[in-house]
Amino acid sequence: MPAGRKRQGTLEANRREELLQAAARLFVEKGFDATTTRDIAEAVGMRSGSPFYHFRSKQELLKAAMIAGLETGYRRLQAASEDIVDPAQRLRVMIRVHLGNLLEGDCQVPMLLYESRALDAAARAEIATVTDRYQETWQATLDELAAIGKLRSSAAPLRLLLFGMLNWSSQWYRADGALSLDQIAAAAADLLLM
Amino acid sequence: MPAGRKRQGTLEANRREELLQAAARLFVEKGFDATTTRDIAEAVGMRSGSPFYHFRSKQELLKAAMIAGLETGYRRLQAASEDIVDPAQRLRVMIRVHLGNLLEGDCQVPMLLYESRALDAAARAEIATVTDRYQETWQATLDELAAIGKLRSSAAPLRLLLFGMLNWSSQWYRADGALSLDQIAAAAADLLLM
DNA sequence: CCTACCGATCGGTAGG
DNA sequence: CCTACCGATCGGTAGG
Repeated sequence: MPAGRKRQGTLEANRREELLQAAARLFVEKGFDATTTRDIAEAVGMRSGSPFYHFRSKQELLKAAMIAGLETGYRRLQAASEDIVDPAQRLRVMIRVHLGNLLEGDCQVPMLLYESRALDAAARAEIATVTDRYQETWQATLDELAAIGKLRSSAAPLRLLLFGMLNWSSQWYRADGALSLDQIAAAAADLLLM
Repeated sequence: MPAGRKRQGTLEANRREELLQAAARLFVEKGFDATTTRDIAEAVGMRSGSPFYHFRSKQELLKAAMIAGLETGYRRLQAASEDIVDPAQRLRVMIRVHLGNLLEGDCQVPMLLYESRALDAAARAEIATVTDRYQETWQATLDELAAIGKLRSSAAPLRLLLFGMLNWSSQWYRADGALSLDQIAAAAADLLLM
């Protein structure tokens, strides 16, 4: 019964997806250790043991949530920026998209990265593969800007200082606050570009 | 027997201090939840129940470690900067001292702040008192620089973007890496000042 | 995916 | 500050 099996597979994939999203949200909110697998199960209406039908361990859940979130963020970044020819304009868009990845939606992908220390070396290596690709996209645009003298500083760690500015905003940004993401993005871009 | 009592008091204060430092280091390294009170006891050569002779709870230990670390950092900042008349030079020194607070020594004060979510509202308010004082010192110097047109951006959240650049460095800085704290400090200052 | 459960660990306490 | 301990919680599993 292929149709039945297929529908079942879809349902299972959906439950898996629900678990990932609930886990991501809770891990960001309370931290990996303070979130119990029972919290996650309850968030999707399961019993305490059931998440382990979908994931081998709590660490597996974290790893999968990180990778899924990072890949979504990467796709958004590429889709929004790859057709922009002017590197300065492209950087502005990338900054805005990154702030969205960070602060819009309910996952806050890059903040999940703080929880990497809960994972073993093998899992961390898997995640590094995805984050490296994200970083390379940024470095390419920054290099392009440096080559035409449009960056105010050519210091080696410029990308890292930029990510710091942006990622730290999750510590203080409030959706109902005085500053919009557009304003924060513009302020950060103005600091870098000349 | 005042002399005896005094010596005893000093010993007790020393043990307390040892606990605070061990706790701070472990909380930064492994996170609050992943650090057990047994880890902390063992780090100072005590038995599992003994930290509770000095601190009512694990949360009390975290709170006290945060406040002690923040006050040390604040004293360093003031001592290094208060006599510098030129605000641009003062900002450069403050940035360097802040990086030291963050990355030298074994406590990494500002990173402890991530663990605030483990505390209740009352404890968070106590800590806010100390961090606010730290922030005000920075805001005063930034205002001074803005007034004489020496900042490249007058965006409202400039202080927050700056803290982001600096604090994020704890995610990637390595003492044996290619970049020294002096170089990072200079790169950050160059981005802000004109 | 649920029921029922286990072994381990953990924060904290009593009593000295 | 130690010994001895408790109650609760947690990640994970067996068996269906």
